[in-house]
Amino acid sequence: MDAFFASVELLRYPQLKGLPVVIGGGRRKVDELLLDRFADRPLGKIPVEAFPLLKDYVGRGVITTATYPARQFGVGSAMGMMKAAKLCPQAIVLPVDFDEVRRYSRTFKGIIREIAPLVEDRGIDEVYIDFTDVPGGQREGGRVLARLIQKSITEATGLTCSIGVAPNKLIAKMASEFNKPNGISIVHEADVQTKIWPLPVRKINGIGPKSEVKLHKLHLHTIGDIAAQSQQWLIDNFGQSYGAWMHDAAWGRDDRPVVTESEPVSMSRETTFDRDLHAVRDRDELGAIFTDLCTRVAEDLRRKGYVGKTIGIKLRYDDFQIATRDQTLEQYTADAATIRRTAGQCLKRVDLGRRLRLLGVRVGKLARADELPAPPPAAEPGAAHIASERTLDLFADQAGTG
DNA sequence: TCTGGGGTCCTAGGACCC
DNA sequence: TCTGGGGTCCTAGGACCC
Repeated sequence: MDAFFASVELLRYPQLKGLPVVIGGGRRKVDELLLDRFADRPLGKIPVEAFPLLKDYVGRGVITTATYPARQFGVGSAMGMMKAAKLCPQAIVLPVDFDEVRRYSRTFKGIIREIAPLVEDRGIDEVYIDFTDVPGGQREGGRVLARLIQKSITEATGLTCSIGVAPNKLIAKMASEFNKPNGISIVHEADVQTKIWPLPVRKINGIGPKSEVKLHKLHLHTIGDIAAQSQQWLIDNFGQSYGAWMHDAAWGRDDRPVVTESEPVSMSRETTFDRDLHAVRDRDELGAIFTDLCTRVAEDLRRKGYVGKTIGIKLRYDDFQIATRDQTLEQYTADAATIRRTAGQCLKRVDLGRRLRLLGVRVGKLARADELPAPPPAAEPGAAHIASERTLDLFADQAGTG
């Protein structure tokens, strides 16, 4: 989907079309910001001057999506709000409305599945589609079907998307970026040398910032540069697995199937504080946040029908260093108090003397709640036992999960 | 006043079992 | 008395993706 989060907002606020708009960062719903003053008007009639500007933004957020006019100023995804404000202070800033975005996500995926049922979910705004056996899927190299999908999505939602058609997922992903927005690009196996090799290494899905730096140090800048190396040389420099994969990727080789179903591996909740907190000085505040994270993970598990066995915590210190600890239980759980107690024990194993920026709680080793092997014999729950462990908690538990 | 939140997968060492 | 492997699970960290 093209600039998905921003495009969804523009459907509500068409008066912002053509303007630099960035989505992200904020915790307040925009309706609260605007509707107080313009309660008597429909959303589309709220004057442009009433929208909050990036230059007035205060906080630690990053940009989730920028409209194409905003991108002209060098503003883009994952950029800190404060940095973006310097590049484009006049941009309008709106918070993410996850419920609304999820609704449109379900809608566009549903439309695609009606046309071509083999769809792999790749997050909220992206899918892989296997055209191979769809009637008409091969016409004009897939262009006819791609156009049909685009037209169907736009008619139903007003949103646009870009589609790459190729013999495998790796190339299709790169092709999808060739003609944004609202574009279609078809790349054949024989086009790899001319269309893929000139691209920077970072365009390969799987080569991130770290590998890019390392490749640059080895004087490899384009995908063609990688393809020109022997597989053994890449293995020597990047390890057996990653090196061999990198060689294949540079040559456009990828035999991964389109996977239509998958089970979640973990569920987590984390939050970055408005200001750095200290385990002792901000004990009560941290304790309340900690309990809230555990409660929300437990809710997520129950709502989706899962239980988990490994409970973990994640800290980010003020210097951005990350520490994780986890502990595997004997029994599966989706219980907030059990998660809170176990996560509390994990907390005892990290350095809490430093200022904290982020706290997270994770539950892994998931199983479907209705497919558990056999419910273990109920050991005495023992309120006294739980209470004694709770007294060991490092964070005072103001909200009370007991 | 740089730098979100929710994920997956991989690696590597150590415990433990056979 | 000295010295084995293979396999699995757990844990911590890190790269990467949307």
